[in-house]
Amino acid sequence: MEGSAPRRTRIQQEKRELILEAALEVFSANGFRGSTIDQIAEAAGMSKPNLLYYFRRKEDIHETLMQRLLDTWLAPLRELDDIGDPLTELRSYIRRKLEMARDFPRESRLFANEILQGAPRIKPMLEGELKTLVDEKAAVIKGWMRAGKIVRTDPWHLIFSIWATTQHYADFDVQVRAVLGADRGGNGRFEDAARFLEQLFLDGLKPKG
Amino acid sequence: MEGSAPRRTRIQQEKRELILEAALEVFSANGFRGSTIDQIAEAAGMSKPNLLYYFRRKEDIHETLMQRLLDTWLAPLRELDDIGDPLTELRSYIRRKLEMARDFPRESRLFANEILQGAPRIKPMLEGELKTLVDEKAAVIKGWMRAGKIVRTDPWHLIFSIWATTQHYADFDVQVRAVLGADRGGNGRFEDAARFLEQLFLDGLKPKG
DNA sequence: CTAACGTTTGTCCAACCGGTCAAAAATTTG
DNA sequence: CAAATTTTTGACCGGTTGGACAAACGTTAG
Repeated sequence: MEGSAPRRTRIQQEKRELILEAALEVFSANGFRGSTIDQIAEAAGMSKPNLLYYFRRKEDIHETLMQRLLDTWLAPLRELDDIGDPLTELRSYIRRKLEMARDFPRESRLFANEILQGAPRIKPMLEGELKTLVDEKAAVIKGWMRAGKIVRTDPWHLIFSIWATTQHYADFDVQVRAVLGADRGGNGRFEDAARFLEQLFLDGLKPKG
Repeated sequence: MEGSAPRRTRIQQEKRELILEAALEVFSANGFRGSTIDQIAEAAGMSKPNLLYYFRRKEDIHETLMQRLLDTWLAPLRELDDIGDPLTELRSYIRRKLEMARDFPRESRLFANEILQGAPRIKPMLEGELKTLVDEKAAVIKGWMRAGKIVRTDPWHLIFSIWATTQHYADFDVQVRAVLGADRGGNGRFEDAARFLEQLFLDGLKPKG
């Protein structure tokens, strides 16, 4: 039985990867409408008609890119598990998300761009798959709260705040680097951010006793 | 002595306002490159050449919009003051920022769009005016830390985290509403967010004792 | 070799888009 | 009123963009 994905030659596989890599670069920097097929083709080292041989429409590239993105993008949350110690679990979720902001900033920006424009292409997924996943994990977190392992609060907004604070370092990177300046804006900023976020989420700002 | 702003008739004032309002709507929803002069003109209820009579180029609209935005956008941070109680000051800064996300989501998205694309038009302002302001306020916060009023941590990343968590509710509004669902995604979400953020920033997640 | 198949490219097109321009319409001024 | 000035519009233009297409090129199998 053949899967739903069309069978492809080795060259097609490779060229499609090349195009997707180039498109990620271009789309994440300029947005969908701000990017041209020519730009992507040039970044992929081929002619425009050649690119259109592998992807019939500009939208197809974006769609493929978005589908792949979502899987890897939600992986850290999927890993959030009921097994270990709650605070440790949350701490490592934050760390994983921050690492993704550091290692895959283009993916983060591509996603941010899509949401900013009202998520025209992935709204169904947000209301379906994403909501289901978040509700599921919110239930896990609620369990931790009932068990007194973490403070009682709103699990959904907790997840939002983790997304916001970590993705900020990818999406608003220019601003972060501008404000930190040349000396503190180097690669150390992610370690500083990790330390800060750990402290914020665990203990907040109020001094003890 | 005449100011640097050109003198304008009453009609010019009004029409320019009309255009800027329409442009805010269109730009914040589609980004700069994703927006056309025709869209803005239609939203402002006038013809394209008529619009171009008031703003010679598309970029001029965006630039004017951006200049106005920045003043109001940074107002809450400017108000952060050394006078009152530190924790109260921070709490009301967070509240003000969240209110801006609620009341001016288009402005937030316009700004986010600009930063996401690498801030091509406002980078100098980020490295100049913004950095100066943030450094100044970071010094104030450091003073609070030295006085033991709030816990010792990185003031810059603290400010980033406040920006990120509050603006998230404007910039990622579609996602927030999708995940919360019809029942909890109503107007109450901002109050829920306010309660959550207050708790997070003050006490963190670790249970007492 | 050659037929079949997969890949690449030059050329072209229609739609769109930012911006111009001259002339008409409306408004203000005297 | 009429002249002067401001505002509005239809028509147009050059450049860009997404995409089509047929022909050329390369590769592989018989």
